[in-house]
Order: sequence, then structure tokens, then C-alpha cells
Amino acid sequence: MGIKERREREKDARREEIISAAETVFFKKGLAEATMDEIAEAAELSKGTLYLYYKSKEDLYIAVSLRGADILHDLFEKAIATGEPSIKRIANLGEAYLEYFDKHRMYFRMQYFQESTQVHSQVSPEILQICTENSRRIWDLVMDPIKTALEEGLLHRELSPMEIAVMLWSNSNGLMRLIDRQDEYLKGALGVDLVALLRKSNAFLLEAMMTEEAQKQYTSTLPHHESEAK
Amino acid sequence: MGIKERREREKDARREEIISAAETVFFKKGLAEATMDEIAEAAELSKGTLYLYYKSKEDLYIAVSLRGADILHDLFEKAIATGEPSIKRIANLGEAYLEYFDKHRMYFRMQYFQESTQVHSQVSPEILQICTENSRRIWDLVMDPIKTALEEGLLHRELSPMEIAVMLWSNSNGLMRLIDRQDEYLKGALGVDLVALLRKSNAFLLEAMMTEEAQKQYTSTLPHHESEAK
DNA sequence: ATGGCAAATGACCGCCAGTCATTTAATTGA
DNA sequence: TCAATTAAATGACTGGCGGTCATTTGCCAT
Repeated sequence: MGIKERREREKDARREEIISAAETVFFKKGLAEATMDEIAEAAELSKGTLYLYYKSKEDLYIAVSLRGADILHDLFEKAIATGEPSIKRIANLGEAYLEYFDKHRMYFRMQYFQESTQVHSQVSPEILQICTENSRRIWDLVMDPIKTALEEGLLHRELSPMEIAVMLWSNSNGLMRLIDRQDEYLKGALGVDLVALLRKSNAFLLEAMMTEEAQKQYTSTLPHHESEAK
Repeated sequence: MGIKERREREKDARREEIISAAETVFFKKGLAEATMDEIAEAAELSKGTLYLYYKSKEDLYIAVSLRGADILHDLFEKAIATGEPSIKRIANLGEAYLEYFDKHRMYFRMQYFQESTQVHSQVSPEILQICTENSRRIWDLVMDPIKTALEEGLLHRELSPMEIAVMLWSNSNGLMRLIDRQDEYLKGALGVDLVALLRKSNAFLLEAMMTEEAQKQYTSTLPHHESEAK
């Protein structure tokens, strides 16, 4: 009875092939400019076949960007599994996110185009469900060393783990979008290494949330923050 | 020779009417779902006429969102014209941005949909030029009290005004996007006032960038930061 | 061989951004 | 007052794209 299973495998492989083809096209053209005919051609399939595997262009778009979420998840997992002190592991998460931003820029970009109405209104509920679950997994990862640091009394207790996670994440993300978009004006006017600025900004915020003992112990270990003589 | 000028005025009025109609439709449907026919009907004009005034749907979209930029500009102008100490005026900017986010949410949202490839690839260069100039005006406004605070030795000197402006703006913006999108997971899992969190995050960051004297003087005046006993 | 079944196809549909030949309205000059 | 001229507005039309579905293709069991 191996035939059914082989069929299953082949179907999964098709799915992946389609995602890969879609990835190529979406990376090059973005959601709005990409066409299903183009993706079909890249996948060496007919357009009709695509719709056997994915309900809509937007579904396919999400499917591609979920690959990015997996990559980010793995990077985060590695970042907190070092056995280092909790504050260091939190800083590692910032660096991991930066690596993701740097080396997997197109996935990063796709993830924020997802916010558009076009995507949210077209995408099927089941796929949306997967996104939510995925997002939860990643947040849990981020909160892990934060919880530890709180228990160790290294972060201000009036903040919840989720609050801290949200603040740190938003701060990075906000600056990353700015960098990615490279606002024409900023590009010209600002002779500044924006990535270094991002590191600094992260360090500032994390430091501000640390208790005094933690600051004495760990401030010097935060990346690109050595010049800060406080 | 008043006829030519009257014609001019009428044409400008038409332009505004069209923007207003487009605004209604874009607010309701977003860029992708809105149709030019719908906008034409709202404006009580034919579709062809719209194209006499705006080159593309995306141009029209930008034209609408520039109204938002003007509003933000005015709010910022008011925020820094109070004659208060520089640090307070910087904090005012944060509050002004929050007011913009709160009371003019749809403009805020439109401004970040602008980042999509769909908009950038379709919009005409002259309109893009206006956007850049607009952006410059707003950044200048933000940097004004920051420059003063630096001169007064209230902010760490190793940071440039632009760097500080970018950090503060990005931090607010990142969290605002998160709030606006209301990530399904966060909404459920986080029993937290995200707006209060945004204020806190802003205060943390600003405080971290202040020199010690400034901290002694001004920390207590920052919004929603009173509970912070440091 | 042959019937059955899932996978794949591509012609086709409806919708929409954008165009353009034509119509309508306002202004001018005689 | 009435052509003539010019500017503004129109809406039928086109091309392209997302999505569908009746038909075909190819694989397997009998």
C-alpha cells in the first residue's frame, strides 16, 4: 500500500515547488505586480493547477512568507540556547533579528506587506490560523529569557514579560522598516550607519528596563554599546 | 482678466472634491479594493475626468495621504511652540504623534501602505518629490527641540539630532503598527493597555538618552512615567 | 485492453485600470 | 445674437489579470 503514500509525497513536493516558484516571482515583483500566469510559468505548471494547491494569490503569498517565519524561529531558537546569562540571551535575540533582517530581507519585507488589506481580506481562515499559531510560537521564544531575567530580578518588575517583549520587538521593527524603506530624504541627509543606530537603540531600551544591579553587571556586554560611559 | 483665475480656482476646488471622494472610498476599502469607478461615482464625475486630474489610482492615493501629513505637521508645530523646556517639548512631540495615531488613524494607516511596491512603482516622480519635501519638513520640526536639548547638554552628545529623532520616531511607529494591526495572538494573550505601553516605551528611550542632570530635572515630567521609581 | 480516478490543462469569464474619440459647455469676437 | 474657438467632461472600449470549470491526460487495478 505504498502508492497512496508516494502520491502524498509527490503532492507535498509539488506544493514546495509551487512555493519556490512563487517565491522567485514575489521577491522580484512584489504582491501586486506578480501575476499568477508568471508564477505558473516559473513552476512549469498551468495556472489552473496552482489553484488546486492554493486558494488565491494571497494564500500563496502567505505560504511563501511562512518560510521566513520558520527561518526566524530557528534563528531565535539558536539565540537563546547558548546557556549564557539571561540578559545576554535577550541581547542575542536582538542580534538574531538583525541577522534575519540582513540575510533574509525579502522575507522580512513580505511579512510587513501582509498587513495590507489586500492580503487580510483575501486570505483563507485556515491559513490565517497557521499564521497566528506561528506568531505565538515565536513570541513564546522571545519571552523565555525575559521571564528568566525577571525572576532573577534583572528587569524592572512592574513590567510583564509580554510587555517587555513587545517593546523590544517594536523598537527593532520600527527602525528596520525605516532602514528598509530608506526614506529618500534620510538617505541623503543622514550620513549615519543606521544598523549601528539600531543596535544602539536596542541597547538603550534594554538597559533602561534593567535594574541597577543588572546594569552594573551586564551593560558592557551589550553589543555596540561600549562607548557609552554612563 | 479674472476669468482665468476663476477657472484656476474651480480646477483647484475640483481637485479637492476628488480627493475627498477618494478619501471616503480609500478609508472604507483600502487601496487594492477601491475602484476608480467607485471613486468617480462618489465624486459625481466620470472616471475619465479623474484621469484629467490624477495620473493613476496610486497618485490619488498619495494625494489623499498627503492630507494626513499636513495634519501631522500642524500637530507637531503646535507641540513644540509652547515655550516649555526642550525635553518637555520633545515629549510633547511623542504625545502629538499619539494624538495623530488616535484621532487620524486612517491617515496613519494609509501612510504605511504607501511603502508597498504597488504604490512606489506606479506613482509619478513629481508626486514622490512632494512626499520627500513633506517628509523633510516634518523631520526638521522634530529635530528642532532635540537640537536645543543637545546644546543645553541634556542629551548625550555622542548622538546626532537626526539619530535621536530617528530612534524616537521609529520606536513609536513600531509599536503603533503593532497596535493598529492588533495581532490576533497578542490581542488575546495580552491583557495590557498597549497605548500606555507605548508611552512607557517612549519615556524609557528618551530617559536613556538624557544626561544625568537632565534625568534629575525632567524624569518626573514625562507622561505616564511617574510610577518609575529609579 | 479497459474502466476508473485523480491530476493537470487552458479556454473562458468578469472585473477593473487606464485611454480616447466624441460630446457638452463656456467664452469670445463680430 | 450667433457662429467659432477652446477647454472640460464623458463613457464606450481595450488589455490584462485573478479565478473557474468542462475537458483531457496519464496512472493504476482488474
